[in-house]
Amino acid sequence: MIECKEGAYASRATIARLPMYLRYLKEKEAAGEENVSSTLMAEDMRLNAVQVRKDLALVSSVSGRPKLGFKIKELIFGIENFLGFNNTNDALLAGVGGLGSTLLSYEGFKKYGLNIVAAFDVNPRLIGSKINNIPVLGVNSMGALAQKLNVKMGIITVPKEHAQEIADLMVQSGIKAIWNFAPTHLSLPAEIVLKNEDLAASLAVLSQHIAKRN
Amino acid sequence: MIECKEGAYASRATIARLPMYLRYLKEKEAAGEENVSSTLMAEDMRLNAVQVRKDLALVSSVSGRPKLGFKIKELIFGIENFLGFNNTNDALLAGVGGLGSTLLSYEGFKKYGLNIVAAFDVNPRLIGSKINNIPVLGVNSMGALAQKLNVKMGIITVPKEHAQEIADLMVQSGIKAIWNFAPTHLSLPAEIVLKNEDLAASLAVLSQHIAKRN
DNA sequence: TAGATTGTTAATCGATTAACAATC
DNA sequence: TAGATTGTTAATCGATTAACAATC
Repeated sequence: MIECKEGAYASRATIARLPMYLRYLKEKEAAGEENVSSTLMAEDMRLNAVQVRKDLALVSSVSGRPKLGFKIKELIFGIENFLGFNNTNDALLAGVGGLGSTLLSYEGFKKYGLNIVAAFDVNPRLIGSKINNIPVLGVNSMGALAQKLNVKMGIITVPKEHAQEIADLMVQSGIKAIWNFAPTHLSLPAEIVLKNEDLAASLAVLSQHIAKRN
Repeated sequence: MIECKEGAYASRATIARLPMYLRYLKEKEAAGEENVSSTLMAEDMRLNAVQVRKDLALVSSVSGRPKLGFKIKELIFGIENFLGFNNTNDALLAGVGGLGSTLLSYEGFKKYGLNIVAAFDVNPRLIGSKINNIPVLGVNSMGALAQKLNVKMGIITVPKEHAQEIADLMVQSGIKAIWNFAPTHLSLPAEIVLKNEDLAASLAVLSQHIAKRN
């Protein structure tokens, strides 16, 4: 499924860096540049040049040329293709509060291949409305909709008190991967992929850095 | 500054896990439990038990007892103390749009030691108002305020087109650590700590997981 | 050609995990 | 005591970086 060079495979760390490369390359492209060297990319993004080259080698069949570097357009095509940003990923979102509606309104996701097909909430005032053209439905219709549309990804933005029950409901509905924005621990079957968007963890790393400096 | 056992130091990975432990332990405490074993913690959080024990050993001077495990209250105290959640970190935020105002309204941050003292925007309608009791000011007053209050952390939630100029302004204002929510690459002096809250990267990792399954 | 850059191999670094004696 | 659990040492795993020949 994933196009990758014979034998080799892209590590989690590499995959996480690819969107950064993509953004960087698109900026360069917009600025009218045609080629870029791994050396320059590394310098601008504070990475190691060999790491950049290794990542690029895994992802695209494009090879760079000594002295010139890589063709920006080819790299962009290769990375987008690898990440599957062409075939968008359908997802549903539960919890249309502050963060939830911000995510629903965020157009940027489409660029990264995420397509939120429906949102769910318990508030009767919200149910039946649309945000950014995405319908808000009652949670009890989640199962039917997820199965009908064969959605595999769920985004949780409900208050943390309800995160576990929503997660359970998602699993029952056939969701295979959960992106959890609620600041709480979720217990899930081992086969479900869970990604915690943990602001507390990021903050902890950042404040430790500052503390160490002083 | 950072209390840590002689010689040893907590790695970035460990620090990022600590808030998760903290949440887990507080849930246990709220449920009336007094002790918890590293084995159970690991099982519930899908981690390795040895890893949990190593992390806890680095962070707190509490030692567990065979057969009983660790005292939950002592662990909570130890972790909070280590992370410095007692002495809150002041921060300023730039960009009072959807995400920005969501973050300003998010009470949860205080628990994790983050204290947003002021927000900045260019929209005259917002300037002078307050969100969650935090004043919204014009960007041109950032420098004076940051220096007066000696703020060291900045949060960027402006549209990506303006992220670089706001980052530059923050650096000029004496900010030492930047938490960037704008989906763009920032060029900063090497001594500035930068943490990108990169939703695209998280999404990429998640969708690769799903793609691989199929 | 001379010099910059690529791509690969080997070394290093850091974090996780396995094994196990010590402890309550 | 027997059994569960801790804490440490050593092995493994994975990712990053250094070194360098090949290439344009």
